[in-house]
Amino acid sequence: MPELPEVEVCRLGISPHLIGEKIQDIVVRNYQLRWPIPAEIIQAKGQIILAVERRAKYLLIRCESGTILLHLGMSGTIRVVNQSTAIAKHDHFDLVLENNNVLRLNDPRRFGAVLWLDSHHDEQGLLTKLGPEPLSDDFSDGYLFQKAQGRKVPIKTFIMNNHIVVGVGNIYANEALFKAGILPTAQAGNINEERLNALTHIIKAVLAAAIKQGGTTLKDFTQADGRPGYFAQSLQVYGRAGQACHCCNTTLEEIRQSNRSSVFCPSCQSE
DNA sequence: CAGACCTCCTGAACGC
DNA sequence: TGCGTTCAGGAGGTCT
Repeated sequence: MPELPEVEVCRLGISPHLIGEKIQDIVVRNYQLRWPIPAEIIQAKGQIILAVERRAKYLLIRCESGTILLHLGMSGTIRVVNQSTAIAKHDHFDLVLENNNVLRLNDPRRFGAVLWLDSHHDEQGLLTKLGPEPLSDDFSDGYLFQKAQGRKVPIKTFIMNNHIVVGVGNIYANEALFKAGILPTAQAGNINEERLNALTHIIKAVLAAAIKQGGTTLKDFTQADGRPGYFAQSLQVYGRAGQACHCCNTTLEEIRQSNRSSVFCPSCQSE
């Protein structure tokens, strides 16, 4: 389950292996991902990779005449391996480079995506409706409060909505709300500006810390699976339903919201 | 527009 | 041991 920090660490890890390299070949072993991989992906062949960017949880491999968009979905991983590395189960997609390296996508659940974006296959539909990056200055004091006015949705659903802010997955939503002392069920529009500003800063801090931790595993990125992020940090509530709150010892409770599990402390968190 | 719900998929965990 | 069942969840799509 790559969250935004994992995707950013992935970007940092693969970038130096890709930038400036020419794409020698494209290998698709299974077209059936979240969306079918478009035949137009072949247009990337022969192109130089100019940059590797990230928007929300999308990786954007910028080429001369278009962009390869990658999404890891729930279970995707990307590795830079030598061309002679054996194919494993669920290795659906390869970007073969002229330097003998291969960018290889493995995704058991196939919630991930590989798309080709150019002037004919635009990225407008997919990327322009997204809210601000959580670590950018566009996501700062006043923003959540302004957006929340009149909104009755639970705050947890609200911060997981990509139109509001991108990159906040279920795990970090649970953790951030715990740290902010806000119940996941609280109506977004009922929360005062001060508390929403605090939540904003907590979201930034939690994501930034995870990226920083993940960065320490970068040196082995082409070898090991470099699985950083939330595994490395101690989770306060996620996956701890029925156990004692680390803060006040109250038993943590679990409910379902929008078909996602929410875990919270009924004592530390309030409306 | 806002909000609820659905859908894709496989592996892990569990029950008998 | 080996089935069957349940669950997890990113995010676009569909409906009311």
